Amino acid sequence: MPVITLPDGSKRTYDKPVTAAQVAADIGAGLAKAAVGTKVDGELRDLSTSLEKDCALAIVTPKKREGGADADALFLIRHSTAHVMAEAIQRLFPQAKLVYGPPLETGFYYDISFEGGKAISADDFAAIEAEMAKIVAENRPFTRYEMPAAKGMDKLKSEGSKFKLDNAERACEAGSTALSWYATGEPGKNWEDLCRGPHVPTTGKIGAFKVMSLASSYWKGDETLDRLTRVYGTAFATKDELAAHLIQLDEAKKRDHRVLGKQLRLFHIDEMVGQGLILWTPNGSIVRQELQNFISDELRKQGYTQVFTPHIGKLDLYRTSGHFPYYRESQYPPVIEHEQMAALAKEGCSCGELANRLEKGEIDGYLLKPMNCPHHIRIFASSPHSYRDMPVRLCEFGTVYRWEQSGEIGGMTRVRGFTQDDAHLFCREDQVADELLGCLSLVKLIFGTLGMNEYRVRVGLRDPDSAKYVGDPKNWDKAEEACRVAAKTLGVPFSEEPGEAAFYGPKIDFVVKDVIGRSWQLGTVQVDYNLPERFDLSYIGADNQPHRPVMIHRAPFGSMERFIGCLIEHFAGAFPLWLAPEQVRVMPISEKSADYARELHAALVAKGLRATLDESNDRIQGKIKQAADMKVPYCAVVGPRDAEGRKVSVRAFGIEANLGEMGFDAFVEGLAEEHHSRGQSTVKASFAK
RNA sequence: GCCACCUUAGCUCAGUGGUAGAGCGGAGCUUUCGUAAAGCUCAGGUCACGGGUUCAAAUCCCGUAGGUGGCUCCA
Repeated sequence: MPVITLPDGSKRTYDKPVTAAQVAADIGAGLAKAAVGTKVDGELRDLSTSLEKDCALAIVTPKKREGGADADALFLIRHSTAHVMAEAIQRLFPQAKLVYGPPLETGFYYDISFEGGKAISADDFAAIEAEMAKIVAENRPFTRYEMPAAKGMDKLKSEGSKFKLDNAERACEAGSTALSWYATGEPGKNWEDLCRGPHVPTTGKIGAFKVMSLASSYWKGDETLDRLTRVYGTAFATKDELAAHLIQLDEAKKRDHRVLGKQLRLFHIDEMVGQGLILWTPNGSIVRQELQNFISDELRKQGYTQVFTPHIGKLDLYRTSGHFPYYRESQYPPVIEHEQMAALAKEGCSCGELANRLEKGEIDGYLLKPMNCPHHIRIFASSPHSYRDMPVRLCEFGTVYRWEQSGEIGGMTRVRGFTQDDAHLFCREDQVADELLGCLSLVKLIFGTLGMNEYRVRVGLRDPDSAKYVGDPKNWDKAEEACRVAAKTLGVPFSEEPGEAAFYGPKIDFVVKDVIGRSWQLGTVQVDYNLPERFDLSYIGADNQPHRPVMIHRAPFGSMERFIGCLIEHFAGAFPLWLAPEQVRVMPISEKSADYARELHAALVAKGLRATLDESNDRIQGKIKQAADMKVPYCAVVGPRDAEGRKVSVRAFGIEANLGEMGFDAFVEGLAEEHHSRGQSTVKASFAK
């Protein structure tokens, strides 16, 4: 006698087990038709699920709610489309072996092994989609059937796919006592796949789909195992939603920092200079300098002191810190002095031998610095410190170099040379909590000022099974607890992630997504009990005895390169006035107003504004279009009318019409104020009143 | 590093074995104009680089570099 409780609280009682589909039909024919799945006591299930006991039931339909289509419905549709795509691919490429095909946030993929045979290419997408369309048109049911684990394993063994067998083994290890398959149609007759489900009831429920792209992957993510072809696709309940999604992807591409970086001439990456090495062009340099000024103002307020250190340091420094040789693969190889090089060449020393002797410490050399901390530590150690002087806060825009794998490098977000807005705080144990708070508030200030509210906070802890960390586990425990406590004070949700710590200590990271959905770590705050010990740092306490300081590493932007890459995308290239490389373009209507335009331009420049003057003989429409293409925040249009009344016609980027007229001095003062207040007041807003 | 795809003018892109194309941008001239491109003319290319096949290669094949999407990595 199952009693079914619906989301509105109403109850339905049945005298025998009933399927969710039947319940939907009892509620209404429309609902039954729209249904793609069900949620039983909060768990997503097939619509054909038999309900034998009392439960809370919700029927899942792809109906649009606020915030877009129902996530559960999309999950079911995409998971099911992955099956349809797999079936289509196996029809066209019988040698294809299926591995794993999950739904994703924006679609799905299926990993497929072609085992040495020719893998598919993008040219095959049309044929695959045509096959998929046939399967969808046939409107075949997704039919689930189960087998006890042992029997299911025998079936898989006889079918000979090590991938599916492995999936099943893992399911059993995780506690499954039965294995399930889904046939698109009739089991034994139609195509089927080992799968835990759930799925939409029939292939016809897949409204719109597209095969998107190809990539490669490794089986179980292990590069020593089989290389697989990963086929990405997406699916929606309707063609309109798919079309909207594709348009959105297209829009996202336009705000990609690599595209905008070229268009707005913000940075340049040059083949001749090297992969992953950013050349800051004049425009991008302005953005960077403004951000550096902004953070420097805050650092002065918070009691930091500025230092400068060189780009290289002796290997011994990094042996002491632990960077060398343990992270050798992620560094540029060491630099060796002339005389030593000559002596080694004379001896006929091989490269392998050289590497070996560098590692053993028999030969010294220099390393391009992978981090700033060792240099800052030596500055701290260069003078005695009293407990009264603590904390010592050393900051530097320090450029570091890391050997990233070539396939990983791209744009400004993953590079080989980058500048951290770095600082190292040397403090007493009792100061750690306050200092952490200060660091976190700095990161929040930056994100807040720039309006970047879409970030997540990650507390990176050590992976207990890994040997890559330095230091005493007791120190680690203390540091991890300090991070947890600090993160709680942030007032935003955070996740604890083992294995994400730095090698010397745990950290609190601020992570944002780029326009194509990839996550990047920006701001970071790290607690470190280990490096002070490795460098034997001390300060003199109130007891006149030496004590070990605690270090905090922090970089609120992370790196200038990555941060500005993300910032370009955040603003879609349309920077607020204070960051904009070109802040205002003065444009005379015709040559007749050229003198007045020059006077305005000169007045703006005299106020320290980045103003330009468009004296070309283009028409005003053309001048405005060109300024808009470069996303210049303000256009100051001046014609005879304005000259006569000593006024300026103001136009702001992103607003269709001109804002109106403003007095010459009021405009100049207003822009200066907008600039110096970093957007707290705006000329644009003064027109709204 | 691995797999797939891509590389044509400063930029965006056409060009499937037979003399290298367009739009924007640049230069010059005309126009002197009131809010998202006025008109005309001109310059600009070792088709990424290096080999090969062919009577003939931007186009087909091999290699290298760089880029893109993933994977792996990411102190």
